[in-house]
Amino acid sequence: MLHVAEAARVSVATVSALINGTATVSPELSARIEQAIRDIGYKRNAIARSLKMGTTRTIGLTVPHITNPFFTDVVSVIQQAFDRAGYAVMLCCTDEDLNTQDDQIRLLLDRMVDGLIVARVGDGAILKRIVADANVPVVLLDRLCEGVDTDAVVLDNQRAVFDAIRYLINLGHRRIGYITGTSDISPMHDRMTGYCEALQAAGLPVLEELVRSGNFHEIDGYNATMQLLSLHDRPSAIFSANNPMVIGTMKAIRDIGLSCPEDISVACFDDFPWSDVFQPQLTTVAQPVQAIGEQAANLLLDRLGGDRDAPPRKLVLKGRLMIRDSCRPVAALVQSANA
Amino acid sequence: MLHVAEAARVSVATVSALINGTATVSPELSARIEQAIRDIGYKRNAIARSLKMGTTRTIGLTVPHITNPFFTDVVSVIQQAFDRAGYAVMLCCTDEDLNTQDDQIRLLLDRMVDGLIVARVGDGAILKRIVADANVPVVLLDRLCEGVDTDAVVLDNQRAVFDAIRYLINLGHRRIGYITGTSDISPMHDRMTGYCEALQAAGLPVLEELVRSGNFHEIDGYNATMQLLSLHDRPSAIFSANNPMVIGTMKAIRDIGLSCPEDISVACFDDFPWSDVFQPQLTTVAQPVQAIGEQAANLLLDRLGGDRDAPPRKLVLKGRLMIRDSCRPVAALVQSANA
DNA sequence: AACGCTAATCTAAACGTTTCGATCATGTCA
DNA sequence: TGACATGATCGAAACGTTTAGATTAGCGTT
Repeated sequence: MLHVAEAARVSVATVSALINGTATVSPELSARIEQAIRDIGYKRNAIARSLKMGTTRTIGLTVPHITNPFFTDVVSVIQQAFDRAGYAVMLCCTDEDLNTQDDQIRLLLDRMVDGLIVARVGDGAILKRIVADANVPVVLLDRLCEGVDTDAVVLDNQRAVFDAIRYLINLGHRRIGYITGTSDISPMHDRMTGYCEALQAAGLPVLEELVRSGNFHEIDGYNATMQLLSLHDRPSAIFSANNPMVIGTMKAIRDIGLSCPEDISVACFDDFPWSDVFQPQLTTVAQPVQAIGEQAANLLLDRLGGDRDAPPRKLVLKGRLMIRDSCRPVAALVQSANA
Repeated sequence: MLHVAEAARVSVATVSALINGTATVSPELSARIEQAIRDIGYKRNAIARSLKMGTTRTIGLTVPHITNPFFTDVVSVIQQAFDRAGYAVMLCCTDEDLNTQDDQIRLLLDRMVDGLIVARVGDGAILKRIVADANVPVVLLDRLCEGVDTDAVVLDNQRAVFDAIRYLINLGHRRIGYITGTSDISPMHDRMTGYCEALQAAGLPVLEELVRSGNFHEIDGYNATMQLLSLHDRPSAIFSANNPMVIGTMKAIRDIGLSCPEDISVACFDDFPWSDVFQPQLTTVAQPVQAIGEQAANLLLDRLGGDRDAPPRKLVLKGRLMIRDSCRPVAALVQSANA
């Protein structure tokens, strides 16, 4: 900028005024300055600007796994939304690891991001403190955090799973295996509650042997399913509360020599792009990823736009049961078993 | 930092020296300073540091679509690699749009990223100039760019497709439909070449009617497949040079009342996590995503680590044909048609 | 006692912006 | 003609660091 100012024989203040339109500058000087900018190929240094302005027009986004199709989609939507608004987004993946997440959030805060969207992992105690200390707006994504009273957008997980399990019960299933992630995050807890309530509503017992938990990865789903399938009286249906784990479920079913939906019904949380082109077409509960991403972005952009002190808004969206053909009535199962 | 210095009754220079370990400071003052840091909860401002140091420990990463599983995986690997190295990554998705990409690269450069990893879109002319102007190291990912002589990691696309098409030919296929993306990017060009060479090597003609191109999206694959399937003498196999488009291919096959692999064989570029759990298990050419991501990250980290003037390195990795069961010998097709 | 050496500390300038208040010319009004 | 508002421009301080070079104190040599 100094060079531009010299070349145009004006002060840096005038150059700044012209670039930002913060003051009127005469046509004559404008022309000279613009010429100099072109000659020199000047680009404003956003870092210096950030230092002075106290704002970086950058936000931080942390998710557990970008390869989980739910997060892939949401990240994509959020990225687009902020791109449109002229913000850059720094992406971090925590791999469901608490310490990693803390480090990453600190890294983002050090870099003075203007805001944060976080799908928290693990216990939220530290997150709570970090959020309190840093005075940047935070929106919680997908997962709530006890004691952190801030904007959030989540799914009505309990209801979504309730509907899915009820659907299975209506098909005649009585022993429904349930595979969950670690229960220290709100969606897993709520989904579990939905499972229990659906069973209870139908007068069915919640059996400990039918519930298995893993750490969100495919291998965990595989192991959990293996355990369920080796039960003396194995379940006639399995619901996986997490998408990557359902891949493990399908592989376990295949490896043990069974097939879905002929021998066992399967449903899971989170839809994915391939769900309706391959067999079996999986019955899933789909989250409104587009809306979730957009709402999260809007919540943050609103805060960034000024209204810092408005009470936190918590958006709860509805899931949608996508009934396809990975679940069969139990009658059909019995029939095929007799055949 | 000023506050810390005051509280510890030392100069800011001493505080800086202690924090960065750039000079020895007496145990006594160290203790006072550390105490003050804790009391105040001081965090170094990375923006101010960047301004002074001329480095942000942040890199920019632009890809066409994060929802394309190839890029999802690669982005994930790259993000992890830089995270380990203490770098933040700013992610941009260009949606295969040339102007978007230019804008985003400028945005990243304005923010003084230390380096850039770009899977370019469209014609590389502007990219070329931008890269020349900005003197940050750039590594090209997946797609080369004519005239831009810089580090790169790409696949041997030609060979990979050659192998896949030869496989189809060996199965007896003579009319092989080919669906490509827009041909202005190197992988699409090279893959097309691989297709042509495989045909020629087998003494088969390259028929224009069997080649369709689209803009990388599912809908494009759908339309292209519809056209191929409505041909008077329809192809017995279809190869899709891009992953999202193959979903469209499968949907089109289903919608037209055919099934794969019974009526038509399908193979495509890029593997995905579900490829071996659902039916038909798709035959794909898998890219070594882990290696690609890591190599790209290493290339850039090496430059960042100092060696700015070493000659550009271009890494060419090999694809791997994952033979599953979406392709059948033509004999079988004839047989089932007669049955 | 004067000297030089080392280690610890500090002062102050820089990095590239933004912005407040000052300056200065110009035109308007009484 | 003097007072004064207006509009354009500028000087300089500030944002929070890093760092070169200055300063100081302590200590061993001669």
